Amino acid sequence: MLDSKWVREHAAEVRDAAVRKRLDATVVDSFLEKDQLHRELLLQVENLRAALKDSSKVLGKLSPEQREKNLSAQRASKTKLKDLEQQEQLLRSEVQALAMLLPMPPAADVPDGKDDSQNVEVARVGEIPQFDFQVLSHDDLGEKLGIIDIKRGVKLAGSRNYLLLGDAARLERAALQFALDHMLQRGFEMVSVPTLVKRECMEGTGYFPGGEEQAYLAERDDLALVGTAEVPLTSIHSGETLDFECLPLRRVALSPCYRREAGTYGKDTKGLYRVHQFWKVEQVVLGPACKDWSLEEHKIMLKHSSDLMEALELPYRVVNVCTGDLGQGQVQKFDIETWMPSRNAYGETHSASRFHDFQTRRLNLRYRPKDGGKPQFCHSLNNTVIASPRVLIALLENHQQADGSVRIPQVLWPYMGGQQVIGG
RNA sequence: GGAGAGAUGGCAGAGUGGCCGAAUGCGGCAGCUUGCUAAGCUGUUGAGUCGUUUUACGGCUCCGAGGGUUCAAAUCCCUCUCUCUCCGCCA
Repeated sequence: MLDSKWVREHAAEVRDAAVRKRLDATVVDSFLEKDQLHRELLLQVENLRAALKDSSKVLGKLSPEQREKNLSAQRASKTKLKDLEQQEQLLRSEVQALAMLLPMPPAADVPDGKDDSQNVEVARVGEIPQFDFQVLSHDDLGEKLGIIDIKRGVKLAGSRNYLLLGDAARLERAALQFALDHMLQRGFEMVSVPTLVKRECMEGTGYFPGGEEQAYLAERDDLALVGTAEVPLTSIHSGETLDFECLPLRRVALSPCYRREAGTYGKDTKGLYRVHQFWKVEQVVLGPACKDWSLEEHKIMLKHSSDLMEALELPYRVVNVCTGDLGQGQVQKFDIETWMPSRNAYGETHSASRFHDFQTRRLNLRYRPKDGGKPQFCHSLNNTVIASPRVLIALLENHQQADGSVRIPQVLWPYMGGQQVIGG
């Protein structure tokens, strides 16, 4: 959400943001129009209410006979006020609904573009492996080794479901635990979060309205299964005013993630790339309302994740996500894409986003500045640390060997009870 | 799931229809004091929003949330949420 006052003063900038992000730009003008009407009406309502309050106070001090005389006039204004109030309330909710759709302007160095094909590579790290044998995809490899069973996953839960067995299940657990330890070493606080959350959390983090189709809803209880731990992690302090001393708040959580993948019919149907349920370690940072701090923290968070990919000996690249591929609330986003031999391409494994106060304004999450003064909305950021099974694609495919076995990167050995190879 | 109690400012806690955005205490901040052991004294101290002549002033809203009664609600009524206590169930 944006500050309404700011939107009024920077209408052109917001319109431009909508155009660049390929979102509906007409909401900006609808918002401004309704907002103007609403403020005019609000002024009327408040003036009438003030007058009514004044005369009501006088009324209390009058003699009973005098009071009776004045009551009828009072009742008439009251009726008028109620009518105006009703209009004002309706208009207000319309303005609020429109405000929820306004786009956060992207940072200056976000490349313009229509979709992910126009993201701009900013770094490329690690050697793409050259194989002198027939390379297998992770699902073929997994089937041969008897550690991935997609057919039966589908039998149990429908398309885009899977089973990991034996060493694949262990490798997943090892990678997730390694990722958590990696972040603990970097000073993050580990949190265990709810993954079935209230609507406010989904709205507060920017997933609703608009993303309802992507979420599994527990409608009977009006709860939603989260698609990422970003949702609960960012929402923890909603409605609170934090002390300056506790910022920045750096937290990490491992959680299951659920995504309906509506509208992706026929896309990435093979293997474990796009599935309904997966595990993810997510980092979330809340800090002061300072653009420079935010920008710096964004880089650091990106480095935490790229360091992890290097430890796992995986080749990857970083892309500066273009405006058309940016979410409504994101100021800037860097994706890490990891090399996946079966795709003969880099595939997205991480997404690092910076929001300024877009989420925190929706969440009403503030802090009291160091020098006192009015509470300010925090800045929020998040990034993937690791997501599985997607990372298993890269691990299995990049580290496969001629004899059909897969080597396990050294950093994971301790998490695999010393095991160094799968199969073979 | 059943029964009961409760929800007021940073915290504690008073307030049962108009003089209440709200006593008092603690904490915070500012100043003074520094011969009675970091204490004493004085002052100050919520948020949101709208307007204007915009470092200021004024209006309106906010006493868990929503609705109702009334000229007037923290206060009366209804619904919901949450917390606590007891019982039941349970990994």
